[in-house]
Amino acid sequence: MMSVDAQPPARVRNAASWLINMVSAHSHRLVGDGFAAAGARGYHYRLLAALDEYGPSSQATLGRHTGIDRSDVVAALNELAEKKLVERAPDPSDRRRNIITLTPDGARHLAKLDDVLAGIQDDLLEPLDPSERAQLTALLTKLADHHAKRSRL
Amino acid sequence: MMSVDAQPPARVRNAASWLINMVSAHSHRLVGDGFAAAGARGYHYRLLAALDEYGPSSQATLGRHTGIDRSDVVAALNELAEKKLVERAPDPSDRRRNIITLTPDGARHLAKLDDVLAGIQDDLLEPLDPSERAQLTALLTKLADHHAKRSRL
DNA sequence: TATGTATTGTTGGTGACACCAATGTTGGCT
DNA sequence: AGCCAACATTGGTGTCACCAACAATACATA
Repeated sequence: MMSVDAQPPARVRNAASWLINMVSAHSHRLVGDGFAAAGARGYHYRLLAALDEYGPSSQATLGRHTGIDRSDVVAALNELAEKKLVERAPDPSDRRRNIITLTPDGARHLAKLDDVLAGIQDDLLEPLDPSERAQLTALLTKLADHHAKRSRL
Repeated sequence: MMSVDAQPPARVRNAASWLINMVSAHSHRLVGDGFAAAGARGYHYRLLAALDEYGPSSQATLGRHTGIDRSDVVAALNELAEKKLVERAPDPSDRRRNIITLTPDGARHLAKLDDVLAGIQDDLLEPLDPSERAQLTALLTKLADHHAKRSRL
């Protein structure tokens, strides 16, 4: 039994799909653990980073920049505001909006999370030499750009 | 201060970490949608694939092969068994164990999911030419292998 | 033989991420 | 005015991942 059968068993993984999911899962775990150790989670980082990059924004704008649903933005900002990492103020020029501002504490926290992420990146890419890392980054950028364009339709 | 501040705004994404997460999220969404359309989810595919690759197994073994927690294996197998894609039988030689077997229907379903996955892969890798796809696969394989080895400690 | 340890299946609970529907308020347009 | 779009918020759903506890069974060894 199993004479020649031992050949097609590993067909299971459709290469890229499976690989991306494996690496993704690993990266996801590393990031989750790292952020948890820093008392944060992915949504927090994304929001803080968007605030740092684009400056004070409304919650809806933050949602668009981070790809986080409006409702989830509310919850995450509640948590960030409670820790004084972010400030919520009504927009005088449009009373529907809240203007969210990064506090100095928030900026410091973001810097810490950046460090965490850098460490994770090293861990994740450990088996790759610099040239390979550049290759991977280039390929992933291509995919990410393509996906971003498509999702903007 | 901060005059030259306009430079480091896009520093936000620590390249690979961020990119992998973006691509991973996109892939995750595609896979989730694709599986949902086929009336399945990730756990189902993983379990069916493991059964196909390793043959009839106990639930604990399935969990180890797929990286799914024992408790989640139970739930997913309940769903698969209800759809007759899998059979649960007590192991006579060890009354703690259940032996899970892939049914012909299950094998057919797995084949369908493999097709779904292949389609997703094409969609995901659309912007890459064959040589680039090979590169990406090679790099991801390196990462996945490295991770697999590490998690086996 | 008895006792302790490990494994197995199972139940139940938690958290993160992603998404959707409904609501009330406000802005803008015609 | 009236209508429609955008905003913040609440609450709910589903998937993935993980953990703790339990009873039953197997195994080792004292």
